[in-house]
Amino acid sequence: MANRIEQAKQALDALLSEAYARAAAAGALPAGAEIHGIVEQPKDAANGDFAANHAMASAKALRLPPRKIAETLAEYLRLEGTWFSSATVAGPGFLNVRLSPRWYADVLAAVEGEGPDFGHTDDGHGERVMIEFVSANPTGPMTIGNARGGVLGDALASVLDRAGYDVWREFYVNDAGNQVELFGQSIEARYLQLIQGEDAVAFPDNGYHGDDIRALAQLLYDRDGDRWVDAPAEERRAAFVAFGLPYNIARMQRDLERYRIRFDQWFLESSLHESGYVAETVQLLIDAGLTYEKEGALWLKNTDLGADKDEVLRRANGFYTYYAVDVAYHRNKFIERGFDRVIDVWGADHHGHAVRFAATMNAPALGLEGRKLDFLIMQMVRLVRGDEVVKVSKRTGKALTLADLMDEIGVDACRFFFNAKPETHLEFDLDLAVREDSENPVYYVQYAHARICTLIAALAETGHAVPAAADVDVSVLTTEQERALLKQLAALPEEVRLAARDYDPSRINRYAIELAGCFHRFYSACRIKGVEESVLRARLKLADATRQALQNALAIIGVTAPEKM
RNA sequence: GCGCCAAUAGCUCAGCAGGAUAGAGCAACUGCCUUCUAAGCAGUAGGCCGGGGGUUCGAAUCCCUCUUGGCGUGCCA
Repeated sequence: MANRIEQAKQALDALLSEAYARAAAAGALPAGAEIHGIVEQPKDAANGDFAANHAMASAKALRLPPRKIAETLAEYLRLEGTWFSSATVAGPGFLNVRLSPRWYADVLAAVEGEGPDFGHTDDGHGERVMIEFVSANPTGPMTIGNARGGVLGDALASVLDRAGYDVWREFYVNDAGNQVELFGQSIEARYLQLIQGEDAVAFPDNGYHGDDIRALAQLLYDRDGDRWVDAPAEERRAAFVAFGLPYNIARMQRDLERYRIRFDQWFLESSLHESGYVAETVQLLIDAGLTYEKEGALWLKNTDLGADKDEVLRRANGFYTYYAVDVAYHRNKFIERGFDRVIDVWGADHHGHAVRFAATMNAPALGLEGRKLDFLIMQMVRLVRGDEVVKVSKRTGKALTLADLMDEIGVDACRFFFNAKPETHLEFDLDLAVREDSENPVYYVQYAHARICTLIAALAETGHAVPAAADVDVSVLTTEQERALLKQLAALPEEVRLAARDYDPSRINRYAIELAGCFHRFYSACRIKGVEESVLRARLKLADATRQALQNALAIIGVTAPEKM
């Protein structure tokens, strides 16, 4: 663990407490109080590397003007041998502190020592977390919404993994229930239409209109001819589902593999039905007196649990609703498989469900006290083509698929683009996407990486290998570009920590862009080849550390780090 | 009606467990390739941070309210 930013903040906080203690002992400040405040990194480097607001935050308790407190603290602060070189009082009472070469040297040593693991923290303490994401219905191809949910879930999983959690990626396959029934009916209709003509066979009202359904029907016809025409409808549909579902699931697995997402488990909804787990779970709710019958259906008194409405658990036709199955599924995650925490990545069109579902999961009858169920609700992707809004619906079949997208703009750009802040609406412009080459920030980041790789190769040819951190004198790195790059390098573990805390993996995108920017500026301002030997070595080491950090950041978000462009 | 999310430069978005003059990319304009990759760098221009109240030494950030947009409020999932 080498979160040098966090460590520096804590170290400074402690040094300030010591300074206060000394000042109070000397009678320079009122004794008996606690000094507190926040250490942060100022936007403007002119205000120091770190700034502490302790003097302002403690002004009330000490009954003294902030500036007076700050000046006294600065006077009693002892920085010899620390990560800091100087402290000055500024503005309303900030203490602006500068980092010493020792800190910068520690950063390079940390990157070197941890290599591909640099960025890792142990905040998670090995807590077992399941992230369930994508979970697209196997009734059709994956959409652009799945493209977003996919990177978000996968990148979040990587972030949590790096933050020290024990992470499990899961895809929930809805291979049972109403939608599957409808799926069978849709294929059936297309199949019969192939043989008897489009007009001779009615298409189900809520059926899936996509071309993929026609394709499935065609495959079945190619395989079996018209032998299903006179078969009993139920048997026919069962056969079609038995063919279509595995076909679609295999396709999703291929697409997601290509999207660089690999799940630890593809959990089948049907397994919960077959094992009787759904019935068993519903029985728990019945036994707890949380249900009632109405018009032949079994209802859950969810309002008693704090929700705004009740839910149907079992329909009048005897089938369990998705709601009942979801309760069973989540009970399974916690009870049967023992996860400490579960995170569901859901689209905003499910947020109402999330709120009500959370209420249900709190029912003592389920025995889930102390277990943590979180939802990462991502807002919708708004698809536009220039000024025109493109409506997407699986039902009408006019969807741009994940596969189309990967064909058009590539996996790297796709993953980078869709890893945006979860809670904001994402506007995706198809016109832009097509010509999204040099404009895309992903290339800016990758270019920095490639630049470093060729630079290192070029220097190796002149006999300059990357030196060990111990053999580098960082005190020669004095330009603002070099300092800024070193500080940005050091921030990766802190970014991982925050991304994990906030469930916001897009922080890593922004980190990578910023790091690449720092490098490009450093590269323009500082030559490496042909300068004085100690400077050359220090800069080469800095470039190599940057390469490692870029590679690590890109790995977290699942984007490649090319050595040449 | 009720609930969740959002509103920041012409466009797409950062910044939000309060901090110093509000940032980036794209688009526009000006410069920089005989020296390590110009998919880059430096610079100019562009803003009542949706409106109004409140909390405080201090608010884009927290609270209330209004407006606008997205989504939800199924015996669909």
